[in-house]
Amino acid sequence: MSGIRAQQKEKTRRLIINAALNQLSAERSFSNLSLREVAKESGLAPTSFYRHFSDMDELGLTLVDEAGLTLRQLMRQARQRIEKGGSVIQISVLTFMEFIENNGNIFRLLLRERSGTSPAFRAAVNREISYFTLELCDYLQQANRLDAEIAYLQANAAVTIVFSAGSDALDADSKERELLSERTIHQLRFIARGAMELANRIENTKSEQT
Amino acid sequence: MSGIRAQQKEKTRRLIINAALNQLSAERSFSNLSLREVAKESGLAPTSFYRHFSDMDELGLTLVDEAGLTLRQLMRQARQRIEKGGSVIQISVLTFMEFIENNGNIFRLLLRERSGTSPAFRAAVNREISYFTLELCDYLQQANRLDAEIAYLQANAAVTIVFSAGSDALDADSKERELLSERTIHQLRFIARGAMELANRIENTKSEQT
DNA sequence: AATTTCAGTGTACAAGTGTAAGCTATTTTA
DNA sequence: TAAAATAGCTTACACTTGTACACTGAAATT
Repeated sequence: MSGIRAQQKEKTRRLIINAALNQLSAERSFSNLSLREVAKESGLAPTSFYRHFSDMDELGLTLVDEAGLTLRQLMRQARQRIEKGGSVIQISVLTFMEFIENNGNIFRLLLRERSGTSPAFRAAVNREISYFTLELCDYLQQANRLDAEIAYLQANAAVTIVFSAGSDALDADSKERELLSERTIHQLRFIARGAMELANRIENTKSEQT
Repeated sequence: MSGIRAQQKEKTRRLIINAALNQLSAERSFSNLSLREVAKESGLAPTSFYRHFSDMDELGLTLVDEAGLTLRQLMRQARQRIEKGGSVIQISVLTFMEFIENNGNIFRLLLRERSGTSPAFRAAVNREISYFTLELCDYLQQANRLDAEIAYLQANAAVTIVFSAGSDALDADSKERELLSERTIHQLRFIARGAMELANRIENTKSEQT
């Protein structure tokens, strides 16, 4: 049971996935990619596509998973850098901007499908982003000893701001990206500062009550 | 020169625009709308479309302008409500959520085309959003006597947060929307508070120097 | 009143789409 | 070793798409 067949199958499956990823660009979204084009780019006959995915939708969801994986790698990378010291916010933004530069098309996929026409796609992307948010939430809760709800609100706002900046970065040149990064860092500081302030106020209210 | 002809032409132009708007939905984006479908919905022969728009792109850009108009109406409405007293943040979020409920498809258009495949569309949407942001920026600068850069950062962050909440609201039921609104209000308070704090700090640094 | 302009029509075509059906060669199973 | 399973192929079909072309009748211009 060496599985020489299953092995080959997995190989061409990857071929299809990579073909699709390669066709994605600023001018080309997944939804205006046709089954035939993907098959051709993979060096396959159109109908062979069905041996691996029942649908373009199924391929698309696979790509979103793939993108989520890349996103989690990004987080790991950021965490490693942070452990070596430095401003958490600055390093996070820097790392994210690097990610955009290297994985623009994957990020575009997430951005586009998040507001796309398929409920399944939207749900899949939101799931990936919520993993991202919850990890940050845990970190904030632990590092800053924040109330759970406040930590969530901060994490959610921060992710929103960073993703939006990432979206803007896609159409920006390196000069503009620099400015964008600076501004994003400032905005994240607003949020962090505001969250701390309001968390303390609640704390004080509580102790006054006792 | 009564223009009975020009009048009729304008009429069917509106017919086309409305037909397109009517076909937009959660499951149907502008980009997967065909010229023929729009023509059919307008009660026109496919080729008659060209008498009014050279392209589906041209129609699309018109729709984005239309959406921008609606957005500015929204701002006016919010301003009126605010003048009658109440929390600025709360009223703004409330008004925006109402907008989403009544103009979901127009908002979807903006969301989708902002990350779409056409540079012209992306630019058009960003232009509309930047009007929105700059108006808020002016308001903040005047009402809170903030530094111009800080006011811009706050306005930009606020708009990002609100749009993102709007995007989530599109897939939410009324119960979830309530929660979403509350959270958004909190997040906007974080940002406002943080912006004030950091603005003051800069102010203090300046007076220490003198 | 004669001429020009033009919004809207119908027909036609080439190109692209998803996918059904059946075949082949090779691996896997019995 | 014989039989079954299956990844990939070719052919075929019914649709949809954008748009070129020629035409018509009514409005606008002269």
